[in-house]
Amino acid sequence: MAALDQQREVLERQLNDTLLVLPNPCLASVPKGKDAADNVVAGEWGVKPTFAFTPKAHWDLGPALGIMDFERATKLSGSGFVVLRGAGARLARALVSWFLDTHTQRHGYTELAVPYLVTAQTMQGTGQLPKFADQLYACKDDPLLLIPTAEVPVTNLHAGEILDAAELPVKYTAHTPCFRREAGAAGIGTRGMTRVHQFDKVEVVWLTKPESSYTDLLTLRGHAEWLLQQLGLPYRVLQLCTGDTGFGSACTFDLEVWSAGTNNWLEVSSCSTFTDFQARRANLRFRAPGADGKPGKPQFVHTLNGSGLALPRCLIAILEAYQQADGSVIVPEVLRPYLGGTERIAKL
RNA sequence: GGAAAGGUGGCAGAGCGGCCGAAUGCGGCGGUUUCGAAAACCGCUAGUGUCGAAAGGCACUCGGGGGUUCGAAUCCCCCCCUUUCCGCCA
Repeated sequence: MAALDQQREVLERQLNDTLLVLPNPCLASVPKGKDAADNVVAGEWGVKPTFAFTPKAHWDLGPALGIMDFERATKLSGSGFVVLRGAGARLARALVSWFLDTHTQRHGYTELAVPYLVTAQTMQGTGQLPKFADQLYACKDDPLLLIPTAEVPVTNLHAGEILDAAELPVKYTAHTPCFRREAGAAGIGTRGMTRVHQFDKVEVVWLTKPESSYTDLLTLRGHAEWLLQQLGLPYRVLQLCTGDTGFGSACTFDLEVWSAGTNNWLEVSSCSTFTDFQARRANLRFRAPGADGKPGKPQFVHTLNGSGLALPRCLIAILEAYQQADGSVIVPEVLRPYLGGTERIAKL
């Protein structure tokens, strides 16, 4: 008997290990495709700015304005980091504040301030582990990992709990730094602050009912799009094909903002429904009343998340889109109240 | 994480074993010229440490650290950084 128990334990562990590396299947509506080339442009908003001069890339504009310092950041931490200074640092802070205020005041989210270090189990709850261990920063002497996105602590907040159906949807927003090893990042698309090991992001997360999760995803996406629209930044919506959809996602829309200095689209948000994939791992359930009025059986919630938005690429897009011939940058109107009324960033 | 090319004075850029602390161009500074300016022409112009009242001297520095050599910016090894291609992502 004991031997059988032991055998069962081993087999269960093997089964579990296998299940943990299985991806979430995509929704039927997701276009079939092999890789990013097969993604579908689902919409485009705004008009790309035109210039009477040759627009510069942010890695020229930022340092010239004295608001971005790549060289000293490298001195402090190696490649893949940036120091924001003066108006640059304040602009980043303004974006974070305005994003959070918009989500909480206009879109009904509850703001969270969460730990940046989490356990391996928490990482497993949202699917970062075991598959993406090599992308995470780990602590040497403690079993804690630095979060690669606020999605991890926020989605796991109610792990193991059974929520009341009446509470759903639970909508959270949080600002955190995100730490990513980006093993091997180099080349085009990585210059300047396009991709760094540490960046700030405001995330939005929903815990919702299965029957509404897809339309909720579209609502969530709309919240992220609203920010770009208010900033006056042209963007497009990409529906990822099956081959490009992430490990745990069942359906993902990317928002890509226009980089006027490099003539490129930059991903600033990725909005996904994980259906019950994360909920199963994190044991995240809700209970609805049964047909007979008695409490029903617990069911897994559906989890959604999206960036709203990632900071560095918003900064890039703002600097490049609003640059002037003299190298100064006009501040988008919605941010001015957060910058003490400043209308223009110029070299001091 | 893989592959390639690179890192030289404020900037650009040559030099690839001794003639190199380093051509040339731009910029900067001073001068000639001019009523003044521009242009042109002439001269000066790397950094740090240290000594000196100053003029100037000395030492170290061609991404960093080792090595080869009588001698290294130049050759070899390791590391860091930058750019580009692949991959992965916000």
